[in-house]
Amino acid sequence: MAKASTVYDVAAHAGVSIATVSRVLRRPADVRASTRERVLDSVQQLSYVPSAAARGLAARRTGVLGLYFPTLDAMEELEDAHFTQSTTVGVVVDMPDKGEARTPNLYFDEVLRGSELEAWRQGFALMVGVGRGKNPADMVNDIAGRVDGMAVLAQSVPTVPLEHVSRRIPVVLIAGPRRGDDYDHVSVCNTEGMRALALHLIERRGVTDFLYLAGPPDSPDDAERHAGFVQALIERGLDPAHSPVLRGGFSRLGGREAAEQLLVSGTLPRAVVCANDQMALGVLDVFTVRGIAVPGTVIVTGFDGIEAGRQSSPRLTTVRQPMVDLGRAAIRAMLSRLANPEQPPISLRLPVKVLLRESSEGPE
Amino acid sequence: MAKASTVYDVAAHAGVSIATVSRVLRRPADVRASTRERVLDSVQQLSYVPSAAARGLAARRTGVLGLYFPTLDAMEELEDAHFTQSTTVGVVVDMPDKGEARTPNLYFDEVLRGSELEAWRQGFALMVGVGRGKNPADMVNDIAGRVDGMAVLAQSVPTVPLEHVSRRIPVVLIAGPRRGDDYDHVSVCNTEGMRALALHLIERRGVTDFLYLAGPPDSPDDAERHAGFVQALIERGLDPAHSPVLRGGFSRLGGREAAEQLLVSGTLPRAVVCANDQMALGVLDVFTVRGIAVPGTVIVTGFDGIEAGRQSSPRLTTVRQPMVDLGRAAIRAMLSRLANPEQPPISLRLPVKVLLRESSEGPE
DNA sequence: CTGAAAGCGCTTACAG
DNA sequence: CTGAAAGCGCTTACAG
Repeated sequence: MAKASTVYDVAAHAGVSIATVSRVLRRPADVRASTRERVLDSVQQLSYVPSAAARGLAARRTGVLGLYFPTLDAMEELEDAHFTQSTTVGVVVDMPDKGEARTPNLYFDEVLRGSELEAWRQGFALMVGVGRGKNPADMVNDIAGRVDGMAVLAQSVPTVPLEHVSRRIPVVLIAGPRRGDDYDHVSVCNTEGMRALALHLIERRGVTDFLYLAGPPDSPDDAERHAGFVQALIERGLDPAHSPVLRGGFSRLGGREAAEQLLVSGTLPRAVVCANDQMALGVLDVFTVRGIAVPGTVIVTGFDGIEAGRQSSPRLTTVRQPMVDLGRAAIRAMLSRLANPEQPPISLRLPVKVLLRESSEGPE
Repeated sequence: MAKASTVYDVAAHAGVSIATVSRVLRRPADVRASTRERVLDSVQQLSYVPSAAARGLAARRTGVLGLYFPTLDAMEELEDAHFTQSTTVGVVVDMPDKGEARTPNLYFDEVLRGSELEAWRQGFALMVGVGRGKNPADMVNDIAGRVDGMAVLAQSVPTVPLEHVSRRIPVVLIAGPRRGDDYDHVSVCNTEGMRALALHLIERRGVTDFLYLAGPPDSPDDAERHAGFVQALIERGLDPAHSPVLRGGFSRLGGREAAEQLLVSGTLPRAVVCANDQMALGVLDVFTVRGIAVPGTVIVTGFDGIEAGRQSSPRLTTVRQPMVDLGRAAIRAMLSRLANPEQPPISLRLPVKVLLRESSEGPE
């Protein structure tokens, strides 16, 4: 790791100008084969790695795309605090049911994978920021200075810093509601998905009385899903007012608390429709322990399609969002905007899929 | 998104020199309060976002750290190909057991989280590259040009490009074996962990005949774990030659195939010790279907501590690696090297923890 | 506390 | 096909 070599070193070593070195790296076809070979050889010998900073400054594009997500979950849990043991190996009996799963944010993981996939595929690197510690405004600003465009989970960034940043680079909003007409936006068919699920329960499973378990009051996704639910009831002549709504904050714990509360109340609905999978799993946790048969006594459904819902027993009927596609679509929208800054705002709604599994389809 | 403003614009707007603008942003204390206010005001009004490229070039550091991981698993599965449906909602019956879990690489996810956590905490951004499409050499080179230092999953990058890159920036190897003395290196106590687990099985569970299910032949992690296993047998006077070894390639499918093969052979060992969790889960899959009692008839153990092993039934006894800590340690090693380039190579072994769960501790 | 000026390492018209 | 030269937007001694 001596002094890193530069175009100048390579040029001198190969006996050409720095312009030629640059061309060999960027448009090799424009350079005579013999010179190209010579330069490439020097690159190897000198272990030359081009500086992206210099490149980005000169070319006025960085080749990097950004992705910013807030931290919705307790990351502290991930810090492996208990690993501060000083011995090499510890042996412990690991009791079941020590709270939440350790992988809280599969949603983010999949969106990240999709973004990454698409970005690299299109020849861009991806810079990821997950909100934590610093405030969103600072982080977004920091990322914005480093990239050609960025995607942001809607609602994770206050309007002011978002506007600030969007004056410099294109910003794509992921999920949530559209924010005016100023941003490109990709999201999923929340309303339609929940409506389809509710219609299925009414038509095929003959459900007439529901409990709806909602997420946080400020979640636009939650609002859309609830709207779809209500819509289905109305379409089939059921009065939404007869289906109570509880809130579970999108967490597994919230789902458990709601289920306990329900049990205390004494009357069970035929189906508990949850606004996301985490809460539905929490409900299942409690029902399992209390010996309430699912779906025999109560049907339980979720929304999202996270992996844990495929491994629960009974497996969870849910509405699967195309999370990977969401990430990919965000990147594509960004690149499309970059290529054509003047095009009208993009607003994409990705299709969802109702997955019928044993938590709704089993024996009565 | 008009023309992005620069230091010059801000300087002119605030009536100061560009040096002062720079100072306000980097060392605010060095600037008189009134001037500072004025500049900050201009920054807001002009929506000024500093260019990281220019900054990186001038300051000779980018403030970004890199992380490169190969793709060990079938990412194609993640492409949501089935979502190319054109309708907004589809309803399908989702049958159980459609192969692998959709979240194959939790190991990477956790290392990533740890790296990210530590990087941002230390004031650095993180750039992530997951090998895919392009060849590792190109990706690593690309990332190297953009960062101040990078961490790489050992074995994921051939020696030549790794050396090339390490001549420019510090490289930290994650997991795997050390490569000479040239790189900083963080890994976990594979040998000690597997040894402790095997000792437990021998001493507390009275196991004397094992089947060892190994990973890929070229995996150094696998080799270390196997060494720990053999060591435990020898220490307790058991002949390792009496414990057959099968290979399962670290995949769930490989675990299933091995289990089938075992069943065909007709004789079951008292315990199947697997070199990772995925394979152990595959073994459990088959045993469950075939009605082989675990741990009654056969004990099954894994290694890694992935989430799925906490949700299987029976839950999987395993050796948990501190994956988040691994990521954090890699970043710390990198920063330490950056701060002190001449220090001797770092080689960290993080402790592991044997987690006893029902797949080994249940009723006989 | 503030400014003038050099320089970071590339890319990209523009000539030839 | 190749080179000379300007310029990208910052930071950082160096003066004052």
